[in-house]
Amino acid sequence: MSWRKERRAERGYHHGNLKEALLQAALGLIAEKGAAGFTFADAARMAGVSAAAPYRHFRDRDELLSSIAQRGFEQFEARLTAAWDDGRPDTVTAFERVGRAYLAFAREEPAFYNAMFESGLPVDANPALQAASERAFNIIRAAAERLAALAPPGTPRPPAMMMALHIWSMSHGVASLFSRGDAARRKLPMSPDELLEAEVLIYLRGLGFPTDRRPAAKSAEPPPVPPEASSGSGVPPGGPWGKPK
Amino acid sequence: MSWRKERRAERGYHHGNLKEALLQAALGLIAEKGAAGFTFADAARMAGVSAAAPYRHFRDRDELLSSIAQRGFEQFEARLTAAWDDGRPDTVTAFERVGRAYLAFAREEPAFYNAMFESGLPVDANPALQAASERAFNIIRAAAERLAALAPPGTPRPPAMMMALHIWSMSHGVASLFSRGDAARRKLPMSPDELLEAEVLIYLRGLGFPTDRRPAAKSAEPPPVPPEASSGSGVPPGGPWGKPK
DNA sequence: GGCTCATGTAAAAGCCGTTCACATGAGCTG
DNA sequence: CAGCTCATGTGAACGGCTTTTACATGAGCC
Repeated sequence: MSWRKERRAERGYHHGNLKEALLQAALGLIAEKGAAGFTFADAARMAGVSAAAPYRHFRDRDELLSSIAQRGFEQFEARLTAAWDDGRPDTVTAFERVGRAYLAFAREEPAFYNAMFESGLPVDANPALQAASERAFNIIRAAAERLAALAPPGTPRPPAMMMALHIWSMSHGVASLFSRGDAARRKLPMSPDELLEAEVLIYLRGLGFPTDRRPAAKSAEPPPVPPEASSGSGVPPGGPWGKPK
Repeated sequence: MSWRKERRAERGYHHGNLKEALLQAALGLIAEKGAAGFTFADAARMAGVSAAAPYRHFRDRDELLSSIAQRGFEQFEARLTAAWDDGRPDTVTAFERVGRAYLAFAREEPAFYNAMFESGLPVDANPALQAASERAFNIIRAAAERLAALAPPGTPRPPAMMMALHIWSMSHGVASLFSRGDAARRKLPMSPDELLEAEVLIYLRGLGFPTDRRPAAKSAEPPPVPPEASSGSGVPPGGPWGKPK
């Protein structure tokens, strides 16, 4: 390992770490100008190499984009996994934390999110990419599975896969429409996080899950799910949408 | 009006209808290759003019894209309006029809949808575009308003704006993730339409709206909303997700 | 020390967006 | 109908991007 040339102000003929440098440069460029505006040549320039050099590491511009998306899905999976925390302290709380993690990722990693969901690259054309995407979705799926198992007795048990797809679509919808770029400037009555939280809570209630602790004004809904379902999930009094002033 | 030259096989120096021809050409190209892949030069070629000609009608490529998005929002609004049909025959049925119209538009007008939601053009930078987008959203908003007014007594009335945003995010999420391009090839347990319908129904139920006619197994939920809320909205027996086999 | 191969470069071809000076001819004006 | 004018289209040119090709460099290995 002789590449302490990184420390040298001027690098020699060989870069020594070009692949990684290109990925980082691209990440920055995408965050700035979007996947559409990002150019291969710019990334090369930023890394201080000629325009042809990147082709030693990526077949073409799309493969660089795919690599970033791939990395993005991996980080995404990691963050969802951490948020889920295997359902602690209780399933509903953890479930909502996953939703917030989705939004947080979209907000905090705009470049990854862009490459993953907005770059228009064909995810299913790349098996590795598709697998990474699937692994991320499986976190939501697993969480939904656990949640479905807690469905109140007496009601038909919702299919976990469907729940997972529903939650995914809500998260993705809110993130795409309200939590990114220009769309974020739309004047909303509440933050994207609050919006999604309320949406998920209402949805879960629609499935029969008790989602708050206020004595419900309408019907007898015993809390039959033993240590669960009565969580610190922070539902404000007045329902999932604050006070109806 | 002297432009019956359209009938002439060869047009003369002047096209006579270039602006419209360019819009149509672009629409076709975007449907084929996405807004990112669409090129100004290609549209010109397809219209049979030089590469510089389009600049007599659009400031640049982005303005052409904006024009298409604008037209898209107008058609979108028209379709949502028709689907809503002023809440006939009943609010819930009409509401769900709006959701399906959202998906149908995404499916049947991929070029418009792409320009509107996936091209990455700054909607709020163009006042006309933003206004058109707002008008489309206002259909959903109006529908939510009507729906909110029907909230069962005894429950806190949900803010209509929030409901509208929720429905929008669900529709957009399902359309983006499952109803377009490659993502549509994901293996789903149900069609995007069914997925969205179930999602909306569960959500509405979470708000306290009675969404089907089966004698509920759990609580006394009188149908207090006079001629409404018990609609032909086609909820299959077994809840919004078919039979839990 | 010398070989070799991964890694980088320069140059070139082909495309695109955009601009500019110039051409054309449709419609008005008299 | 003659002639003018201005919207609309053309061709050439500039710079930038992607990608390929032939060639240069030097790091690691014998």
